[in-house]
Amino acid sequence: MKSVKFSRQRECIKNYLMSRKDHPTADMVYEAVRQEYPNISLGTVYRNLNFLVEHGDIIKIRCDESCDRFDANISKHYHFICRNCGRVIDLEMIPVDHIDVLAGEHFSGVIEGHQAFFYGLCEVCKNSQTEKS
Amino acid sequence: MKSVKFSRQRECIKNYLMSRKDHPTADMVYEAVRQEYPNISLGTVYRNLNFLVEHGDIIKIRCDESCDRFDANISKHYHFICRNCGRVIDLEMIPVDHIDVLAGEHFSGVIEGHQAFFYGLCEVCKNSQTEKS
DNA sequence: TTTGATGCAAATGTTTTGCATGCAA
DNA sequence: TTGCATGCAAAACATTTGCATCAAA
Repeated sequence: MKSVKFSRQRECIKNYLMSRKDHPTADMVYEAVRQEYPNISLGTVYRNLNFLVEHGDIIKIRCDESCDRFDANISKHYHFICRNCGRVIDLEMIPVDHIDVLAGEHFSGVIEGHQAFFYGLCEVCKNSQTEKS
Repeated sequence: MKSVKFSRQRECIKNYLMSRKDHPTADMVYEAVRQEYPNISLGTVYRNLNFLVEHGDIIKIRCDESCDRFDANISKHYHFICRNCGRVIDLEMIPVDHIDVLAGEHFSGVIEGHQAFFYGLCEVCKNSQTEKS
């Protein structure tokens, strides 16, 4: 059986993610943690991000981008992705679990849950587009 | 202005996707089309898949995998992904567009739509797990 | 003939991994 | 001292792209 050892780097990564609401990418985490641990490697960042995901401390978000994003807010919530600037924003929204029931009505397997994200224009992009027209 | 030329390869890729309901990956498309065009390259497959997506002939599905999947069913619909075997299945389900309204209630941007997928166990995996226990 | 599409290979971007060394317990 | 975690570099993947050639119009 294997135990888990404390690691300054992992702690730093976790703290950084908890301090942000903008769902950083692995590379953003790397750049940030490098301020404190200049010798940290990207491999270590990835290893720890995966570790934290597997232990339920953070979640991995896959939107429509080429790279993953990470979020220390592990409460059930939805995201909004701006189609203009790519920003990922947490939505204040009660989980719509009733759609799991709807999904299961004509389905012979078991629906255990869903993942969803919303898209459109964030407030900033909405306003800048209004100005232009 | 640039025009679009007919291409046997593109036609073959499109026809293959229309014949399947299992949402093939780029590599699966490559292997299939290679039966008819042994010299086709992966680059051409990707170029045509992107072309078809941009022209609205097919859609690109990003679930929780490392690679994208493609679907010639362009009608608005939801997918189910089996957490055991990874199968991607179309759900017979009326679009739940009212959740866009809910999402917009405490949000200052513009919600234009959503994407969602459901997960759980497909019928096959559900049954095989029952047998084991 | 013109120009978009192809095949090939090299390049890109993201993520993972092998291995010797470092550090927590 | 033990063995998990790290740093580094190489590898693994999925996808894209440059370029000479091919083929549709």
